Formats: sequence, structure tokens, C-alpha cells
Amino acid sequence: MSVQADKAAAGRPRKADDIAEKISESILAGKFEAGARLPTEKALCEQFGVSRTVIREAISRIKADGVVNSLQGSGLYVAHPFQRRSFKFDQNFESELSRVTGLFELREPVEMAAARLAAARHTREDLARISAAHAAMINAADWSEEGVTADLEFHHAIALATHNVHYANFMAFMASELRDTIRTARAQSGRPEIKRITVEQHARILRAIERRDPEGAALAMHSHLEHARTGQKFPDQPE
Amino acid sequence: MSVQADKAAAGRPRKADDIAEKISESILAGKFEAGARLPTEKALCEQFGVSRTVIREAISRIKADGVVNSLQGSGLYVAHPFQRRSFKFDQNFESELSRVTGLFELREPVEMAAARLAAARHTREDLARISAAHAAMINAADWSEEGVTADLEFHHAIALATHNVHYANFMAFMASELRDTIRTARAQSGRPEIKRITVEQHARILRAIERRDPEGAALAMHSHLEHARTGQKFPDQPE
DNA sequence: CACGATTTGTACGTATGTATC
DNA sequence: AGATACATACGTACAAATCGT
Repeated sequence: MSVQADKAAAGRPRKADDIAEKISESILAGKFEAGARLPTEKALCEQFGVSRTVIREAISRIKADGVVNSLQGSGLYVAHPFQRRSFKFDQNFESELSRVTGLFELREPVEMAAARLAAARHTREDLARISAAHAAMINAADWSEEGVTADLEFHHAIALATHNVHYANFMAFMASELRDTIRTARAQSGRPEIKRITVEQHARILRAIERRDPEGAALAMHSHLEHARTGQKFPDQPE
Repeated sequence: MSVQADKAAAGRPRKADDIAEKISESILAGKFEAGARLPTEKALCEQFGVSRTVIREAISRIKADGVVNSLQGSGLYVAHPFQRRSFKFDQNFESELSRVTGLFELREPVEMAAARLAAARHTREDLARISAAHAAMINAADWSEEGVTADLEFHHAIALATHNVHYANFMAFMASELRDTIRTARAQSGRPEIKRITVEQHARILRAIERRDPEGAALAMHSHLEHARTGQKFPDQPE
């Protein structure tokens, strides 16, 4: 037996990560226009002071996102915006507030639609999964890491109940961003009643889905997210 | 001067691409559960019959998506689903119909919300950009590649008018998937009046945004997408 | 058309820091 | 503490494709 730290966690920082992020950001920020040629690998090696191995690894990631394309014998070129093969959340926001606002503005219509579809299509297994996540949140200590995970799993379970893989994948993808958001909310507020309110709102969503009421589920989801968002904005303002 | 083929296009297939896709798919398909350890780099080299260089490049892409994490001195581990750092569309659908249906089911609420926000927030520049894309589509030959691009740019311009970068990025990301969809629709139908109908629907959306009517814009977008989707399903059935 | 220069793709060897036993 | 396994990083070499002359 060993200490067994969570192996799913990230390891120590690597050079390729930083360089990939820097290059990618400079492109996303519009420093290069579509079709423009980037410096050669050798030039990038000198610019960042690393070996070609690291540069190639960094470029590999950017290529995987469809941000650039490489042509053997020719060079590296920035792809057209419509060729992008992956969606990521922009990380550089001027403030935490604008970050959360922008995130929730996209999240809300998606989750409302998910709730609608889940209410219409859920099976017994789907409902059991949603209920289980709900119960796990009730049993969890106030805003413990387990409670946060249960919160995320509740929303993910609803996405699964849509029986559309895109919703499930999108919700799982948003989870990493939302986890930070939830942590921030907890740190800012420190109000224990937030858990009770959240559990209550989740229960409303669950009941609406259970009775196959799409609009009720969407509305319950709407007010839940609205509360979560404004809770971020005004942590000291009670409901 | 040279022939200057479009450098933004993809190059020839590479080993690292295939291997990355195979490994990634086997994980996404659930062959490995979260936290499980993958074979070592050396083992993967032997399994695929390539050098470590190629394996490392393939792994690099999977890591960039947050699907796996590597720990120096320990090994490679599959990440929890909630740690995913990028969203991609699943590619293996049993039919083209289910692919389009699933895609539009996610697209619809997002684009309706985008139209709502665009109607409320657009500036003169935003409106000019949307109008320009609309005009480009009118001038384009029936379903030429330029026409398809203009169609995508129309929707992207609306996303830009939300002044929320997530909408713009998400719309650009969906564009690559939608381009194939539009091409398929054109190939299936071959009805020239589709362009006229599409232009008309775009005009309705544009007018609603112009008069700052969020609900009107959302509704116009809804019926537009509904028509586009069902046009896919029943190519021979007139409106 | 041909040739050489440039650039990306692939392969191998070696050294080093880290984790695990 | 020592040994082993593993990922990270560097350097070199060659193959394949492209581009300019």
C-alpha cells in the first residue's frame, strides 16, 4: 500500500504548458491573423530558450485545438477561427465578477434546456442518479469538497438525463470552471444557510423533472442559477 | 510569389494524430475509469510500434484536453470527467441524423440566447458586421462555399454582438461542425429556393435585433433553426 | 525541370528530477 | 538509504515535404 495521492490531479508545472499557453493566447488575442505564418520551430526555441522537444510538445497542443496547422516542409500557420476543434473558456478576465457573469450567461440557457429535456426524457436510472447526487449533497458537511462535488454531479446527472451526449460533455466540461466559482462563493459568503437554500432549490428542480414538467424544471433551474449568480455578486445580501 | 495554397488547411496525416485519437477515444468510451493508470510510455511505444517521440506527442494532446494527467516519476492517469479542460463534439454517431439532431439540440438554446443578448447590447459596429454577412450571403451564388461561409459569419456576428467572448468562441467552434451539416443539406436537397428562404429568415432575425427586440430575435432564431434542422431530416418535404 | 536550402516529422541516445518500493 | 521505474528535457541525426532559384 502507498500514500496514494489522487493521481488524477495535475503534476508539477511543465515548460511546454506555459509556452503553449503563451503562444495560444497571443493568437487568440488576435496578434496574428488567419493564415499568417508563425516563427519556425528553431526560432521559437531561441525565443523561449528551450529545446525543440519542448517547442514541439507545445505546438502539438495548439494543433490539437485546431488553432494552428503545420505543413511539413513549409511551416506553421494560424487556422481560420471557424476551424477550431475545441472550445475552452478564456482565462484572462479583468475581474472575477466579469468572469462569473460571462460564464453564467452561457451556462443558463444550456442548463435550462437540459432541465427541459431531462424532464421529458428521463428514465428511472436517470432519476435515481439525480436523486443520489441530491442526497449526497444533503449528507455532506456544509460546503465541504464532497458537497461541491455532489452539487456538480447533480447538474451533470440532469445533463445525462437529456440522453444527448453533448449536454453531458458540456456540463462535465463546465464543472471544472464552476468548481472554482463555488469555492469563491463559499469563501466570500461564509453563510451556512446557503447550503439549505441550494438544497431546497435543487429539490424543486428534481420534483419538476420527476413529474415530467419541462417548463417547471426550466423555471426552477433558472431561479436557481439566478440565485447562484447574484450570490456571487452580492455575498452579503440575504435572499 | 508562389502557388500559395491555403496554409490554414490541414496537412498530411501524422502518426501522433491517429494514436492520440485512438487512446482518447478508448478513454472517452469508458474503457478506463477515472484514476486508472495507463500503460507506460515504453509500453505504448511497443504497442503501437513507434518511437517515444511520437507517443509523447500523442499524449501531449490528450493532456492538453485534460483527459489524462501525467505525474513525473509515477505514470499516466486518466483524469476525472469534471477536470476536462476542453469541449469537443463526439464524432462517432450511429447516423448522420442523430448527429445533426444532437448538435442542433445544443445549438438552439445557445443561439436563441445569443440573439436575445445581441438585440439588447449591439452597437453600430455589431449591426454593420451582421448586415455585411447578410449582404454577402445574398450576393453569393446558391450554396457556394462563399455562401456557406457568409451564413456562418452571420451567426458568428450575432455572437460577437453579445459582447460575451464565450458566445463568440462557442459559435466559432460550432462553425466547423455546422459547415459539414450545411454541405450535407445542400447535397441532399438541391432546391435553389432554400437560399431564398434562408436569406428571408436571416432578414427577420436581423430586423428584430436592429429594433432591439430580444424576444422577437430569439423567436426568429428559433424558427430559423427549426427550419434548418427539419430541412435536414426531410429534404424532399417543402416548407 | 532540377537542385539545394529550409522546415517540419520521426527516431534515438543521454541526462536529470521525481515518485515509489 | 538505496534501488528502480518513470516522466521531463536536451541534443543529434535523418527522412519527407516545400519553396525559391
